[in-house]
Amino acid sequence: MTVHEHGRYSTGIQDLPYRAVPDAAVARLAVYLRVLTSMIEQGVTTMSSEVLAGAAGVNSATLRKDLSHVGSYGTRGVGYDTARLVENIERLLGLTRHHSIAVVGIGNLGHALANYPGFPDRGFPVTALFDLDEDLIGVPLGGLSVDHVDSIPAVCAEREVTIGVICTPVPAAQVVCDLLVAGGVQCILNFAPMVLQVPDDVEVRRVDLAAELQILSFHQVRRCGTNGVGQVVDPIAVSR
Amino acid sequence: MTVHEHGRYSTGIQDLPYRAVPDAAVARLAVYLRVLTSMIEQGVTTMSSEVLAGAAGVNSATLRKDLSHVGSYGTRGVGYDTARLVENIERLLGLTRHHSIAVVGIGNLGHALANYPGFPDRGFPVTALFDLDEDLIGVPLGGLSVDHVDSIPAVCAEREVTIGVICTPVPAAQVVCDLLVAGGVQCILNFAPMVLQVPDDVEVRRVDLAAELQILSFHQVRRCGTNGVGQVVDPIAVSR
DNA sequence: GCGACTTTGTTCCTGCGTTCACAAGCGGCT
DNA sequence: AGCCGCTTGTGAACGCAGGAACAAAGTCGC
Repeated sequence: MTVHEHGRYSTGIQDLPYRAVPDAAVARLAVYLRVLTSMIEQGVTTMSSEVLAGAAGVNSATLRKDLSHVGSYGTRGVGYDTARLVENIERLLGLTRHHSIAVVGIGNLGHALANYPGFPDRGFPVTALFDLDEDLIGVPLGGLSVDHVDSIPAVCAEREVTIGVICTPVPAAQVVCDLLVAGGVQCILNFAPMVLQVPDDVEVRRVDLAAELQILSFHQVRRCGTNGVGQVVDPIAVSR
Repeated sequence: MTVHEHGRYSTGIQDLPYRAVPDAAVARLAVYLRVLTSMIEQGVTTMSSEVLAGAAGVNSATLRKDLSHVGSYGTRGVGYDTARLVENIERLLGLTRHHSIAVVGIGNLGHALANYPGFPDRGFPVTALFDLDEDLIGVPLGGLSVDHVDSIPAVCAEREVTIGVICTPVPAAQVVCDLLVAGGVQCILNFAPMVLQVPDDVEVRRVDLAAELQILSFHQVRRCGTNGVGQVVDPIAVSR
């Protein structure tokens, strides 16, 4: 592999040597991984960038560029060895280790996520559950029992939880977040519709389900040219 | 991760004024809306771009530019009138109408989403539920009863469903998607970890929960400089 | 073994989105 | 009434991501 030219991020004292892989590419790599494992199950051992790109819904040039960040694991004239590619994408994404997950807030959504097979299947075993509700404490759920949120720091540290999933209502989310951070958790997936304040060394990804719908709503209105009550939108009239 | 699978802007008669609002801005507007309504509940009537940007976790210049797409509803030297801003963002996003939702696949996740209060609270009432399982058909759930997937086209058309939420396993997702499209649904929120094939006039947003974790995992590895088993990550990637 | 074909990996370029910076505008204060 | 300070809205620059095109490289057929 030729040396990439993306090194130069002298953003201060501690040059961050990482940063070579764009965030958007990382997100797509997770998709490729999914498609590839699915293909391997069907016995596919080799794929061209064109085919894989089609299955993943991206441009083939984009795909090749993304994969170039992983390394040169393709064979010209043939394509990519699916098994080897999966292996190397997993290594880049840090999936060689199983990251254990804690789910906080065992309501409808938390319950569903605690049982979501896609997590353990992808190497993310759920190893801790927390809630505030006394009635839930101790209740067994998928081989685990629910602990009180107060024990988050201790339990997370003990079980080496690396990812916390917050499914609490908004008012509790920041408190829970602080507890997770106290327990050494540096990755948080936040389903509560609010922006969490965290230290610089903690990363939060927010999944805002209602916002997703609002975005869909916007595009729908755009497509139809109506505001949904049969009335044509006049953008100029609207803005004054 | 939310993947925007198609940004098609069909060549309509009135495509001149549209396309002004970037996709990324629309996504952020939904966040601003959330912060604003929360602030209004606390009695805040006026906010500066600086404060609002801080609460939403974005740059203030970005925020002002986003809001400029909505219209000029700020007062220089003062800030934005929160109520008026909410009103106008909602209008831009097409939220003046309540879009009704159908949830397909009443497993753990589908069950949780069917009961998710954030949907109706934000003007997205759930008006139809579907599953394949005979044991679930007719079961009442939050004021609705579960219908068979075969009836998707008829029921969606009748109840004017505008958004379909797919929570089925992967093998069923494409079939369900086709049924939704047949029922006139043009917006789909897909929780099944696969890429759906749809006509150009249908928009799909994908929420891939496991991919979110993989992205977190990647950044975690980057931060620590180890792959989680105490071993330094590939020095080539590190050195550039 | 050699040529032609296929596909990768990379380079260049274009376009978009974000950020900076500043002029215009509005309210408050004297 | 006029000035001052604060905040918006926007024009310009910058940086990054995505797409087209191409050269290198490896395979398959003959």
